[in-house]
Amino acid sequence: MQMDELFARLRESGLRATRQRTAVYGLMRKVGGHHSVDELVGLLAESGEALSRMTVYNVVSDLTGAGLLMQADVGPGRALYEASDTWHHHFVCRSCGIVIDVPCATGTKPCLDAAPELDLSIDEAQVIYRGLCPACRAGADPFEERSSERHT
Amino acid sequence: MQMDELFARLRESGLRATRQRTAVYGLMRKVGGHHSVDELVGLLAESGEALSRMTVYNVVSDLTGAGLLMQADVGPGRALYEASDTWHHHFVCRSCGIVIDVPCATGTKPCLDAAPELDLSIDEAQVIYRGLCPACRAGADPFEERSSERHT
DNA sequence: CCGTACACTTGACAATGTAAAAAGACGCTG
DNA sequence: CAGCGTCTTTTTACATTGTCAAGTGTACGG
Repeated sequence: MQMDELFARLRESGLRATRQRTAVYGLMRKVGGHHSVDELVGLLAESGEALSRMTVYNVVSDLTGAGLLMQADVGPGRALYEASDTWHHHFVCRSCGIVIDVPCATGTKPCLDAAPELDLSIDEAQVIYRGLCPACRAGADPFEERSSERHT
Repeated sequence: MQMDELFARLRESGLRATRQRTAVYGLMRKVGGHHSVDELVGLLAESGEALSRMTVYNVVSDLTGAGLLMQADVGPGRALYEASDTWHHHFVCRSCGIVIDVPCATGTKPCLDAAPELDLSIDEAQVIYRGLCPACRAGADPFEERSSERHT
């Protein structure tokens, strides 16, 4: 995606097109995948954009509010962001923590409805699947060290 | 639920029936609802059981693993626990943060299946609905600005 | 009743997210 | 293109949540 297009998308969403926002959004479109805020800070630093942690929190919050990014809560204290074109869900491996995209039947949000008698205005339904990924199931010996890695 | 029954349930799950575990589980059965670890520490202190925060983390983790409690991740850094008899989901209000139970169609887990081609061993599918609760919708500003109001 | 394995406590620590205020930059307007 | 208002970024400090490790205590099988 060209710089001009990044600018345009931000402006269309009512956001000022700042260097920091285009850097974050451009990086997300380029590398893909799920990333925590700290990972983004690191990736941006490597690419020559040294942004403060607070700024990245602000930017991903703004971009998520504008619909340019998706936020996925895959566990306590584990919020991941990704550039989203289609709505989907996430599988989290209980053993290694890897996050895998799971397609959503409808592709739009909200994709599920709750009981109508509750009278809730639902704009989003996010599904978190938990279990074992193929790799962990194959090598599923319980003596394997517990991994705290933050896979993407 | 009687003390004897609490003991029995713990033993059946392969857990030692300690004073702390019966206290936590008994309290959860008694008061119901969703509670964070810190809330539990406070409630237990009021009822005369001064347990350390670490202990409560351990206990709820053990009880969740044994299937006696449910864990609900309703946001970054917001893990709630509740005594569960039937599997269900949760609605979280974007404005006030209230958590409301949403019945699950099947009542057992996993209640949803992901794409079979991904070859995942899913044992649980947790749905988080987000939107506005009736109270916040009623008192909400009707002018619905699409702004990214970070302040105010 | 004893011993051992499991559980609890304590204190420090890591990770994640938030608050407030000052400095800086975007972009509208003339 | 320059000025200015407003939004954005930065900095610093802090709150909250969850974890690690070592030592003490206790449940429960023998």
